[in-house]
Amino acid sequence: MSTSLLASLLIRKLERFGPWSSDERQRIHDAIDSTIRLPAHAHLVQEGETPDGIHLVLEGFACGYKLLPDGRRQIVSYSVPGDLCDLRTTLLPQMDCSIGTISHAVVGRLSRERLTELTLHSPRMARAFWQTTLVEQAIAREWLINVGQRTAFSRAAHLLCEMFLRLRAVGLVKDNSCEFPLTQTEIADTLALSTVHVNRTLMELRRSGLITLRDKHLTIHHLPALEAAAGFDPGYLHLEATHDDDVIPDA
Amino acid sequence: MSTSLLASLLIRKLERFGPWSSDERQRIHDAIDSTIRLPAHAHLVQEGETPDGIHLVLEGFACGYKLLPDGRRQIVSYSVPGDLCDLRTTLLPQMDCSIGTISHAVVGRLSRERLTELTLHSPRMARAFWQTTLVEQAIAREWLINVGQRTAFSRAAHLLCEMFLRLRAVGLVKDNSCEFPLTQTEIADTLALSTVHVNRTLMELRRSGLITLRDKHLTIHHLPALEAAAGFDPGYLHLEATHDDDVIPDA
DNA sequence: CGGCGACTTGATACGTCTCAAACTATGTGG
DNA sequence: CCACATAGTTTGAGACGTATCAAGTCGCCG
Repeated sequence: MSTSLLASLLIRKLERFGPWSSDERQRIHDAIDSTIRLPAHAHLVQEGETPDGIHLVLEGFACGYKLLPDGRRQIVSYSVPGDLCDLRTTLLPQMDCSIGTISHAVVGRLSRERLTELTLHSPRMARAFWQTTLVEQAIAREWLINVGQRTAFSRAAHLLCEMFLRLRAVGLVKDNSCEFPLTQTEIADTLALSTVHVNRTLMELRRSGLITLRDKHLTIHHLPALEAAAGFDPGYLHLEATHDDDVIPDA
Repeated sequence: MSTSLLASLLIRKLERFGPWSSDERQRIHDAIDSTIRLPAHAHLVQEGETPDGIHLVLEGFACGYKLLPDGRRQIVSYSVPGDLCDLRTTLLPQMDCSIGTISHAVVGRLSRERLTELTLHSPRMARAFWQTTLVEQAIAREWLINVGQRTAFSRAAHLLCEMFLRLRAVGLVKDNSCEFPLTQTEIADTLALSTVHVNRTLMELRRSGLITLRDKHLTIHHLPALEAAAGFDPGYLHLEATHDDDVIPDA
């Protein structure tokens, strides 16, 4: 995995709401430090830490989560390829949640210092980073609605819709299918349900013919139907402005 | 309510993580359009709209919420004096939730265009706005944990702790007491509980001697005890960097 | 072959919801 | 100034969605 692919994924994401100059692109490129290969269920950042680098997911999934004193865990975000998973440490003194991998993952590392310089010298880049934070915020709020208001069935359907669209936006969906490496325990910690109930709910989704989910692979047979079951409205993902006609260029 | 007070509240908030130049302060001051007085339960912004101004709460409470097709409502954020309630429209094409007032409120209006100019010309200001978004995001994630993992009792206690600390940070707490204009229905829509259960939970909080809540006025008798009951850790509010030794200057 | 993580299934318990109704405070028009 | 409407709070009883506990299956890897 070269830094070129890393750069193109990131630039693609940041340019979502407006193109950059070649100088700005070069600067992002230069901020890239290295690439790390991680196994599944590895720790990337611990709650309370102030890491000296920002991480960009290139392959695989990462998640943000918080552990409660009684051992319960709430997953508060997922990062798929193209997502920055701990951007907030650029500006906030310390992480307010931990970051870990879900599947085997490849992660790019960006120097926090250089990123800070960038945002201080290019307001357009500062705005682009701010924008990705705003989208993350919109997703967090939709999750709150999901956990707060929807039944287990809709909740699960909603998560599947969101992940499917996010993966599609980065070219990782083929024939209505995508990799989906979450265990039922991880889905449970995301949706605030017990593992047992997630299992029953997934079986119900399967029985209803909306999805196939096995061997870490998700197929959505009829997206509009699943969206209807979920009460899903994709607006909050703010994907419509994406240049999703582009194909991710080769490294 | 003069624009001076508006400006000082806002600047105080934005300078939380680093002071500005007098030129930057002046520019913010100049971005202020007007001041609006609103009754309780008024609409400020509707989901899907792209308003041409950003709103800053000066007095009273506002909230962000989303309505579901079946009539359920989830409140996803509160704005107290000093908070910008719809900053995201500076960068995102449309609001992904509605904004309304809780109590009678006074709201300042900032020109969206001017604000955009500001963030394009001063990277430091762009970063300051980004930072407030990051804090909002941290709050949204804590709410997700609250609704997802905690019992009704802890959940309610947690909300009270958060609002109390946020109000204290802007000088609105006196003798462990503050205005707390939320109805039980609004608390229910925040915590994803039924009104009936919120009522019973509040009674339990009162019976346990932790709080007094009546006539839209909250007193926390022993904050550490309430925090313990809530499993509350104030880190996510990122208030520690606040210049909370300052008093809000008069208009 | 044994062990372990993930998934599946059944039975029971419990937290919270829903429905229903009474009560209180506030404001309004006659 | 009273009669009434309205919004908010309080209380009771029963229903329901989901949690918990328990146990068993399957596949994979050492």
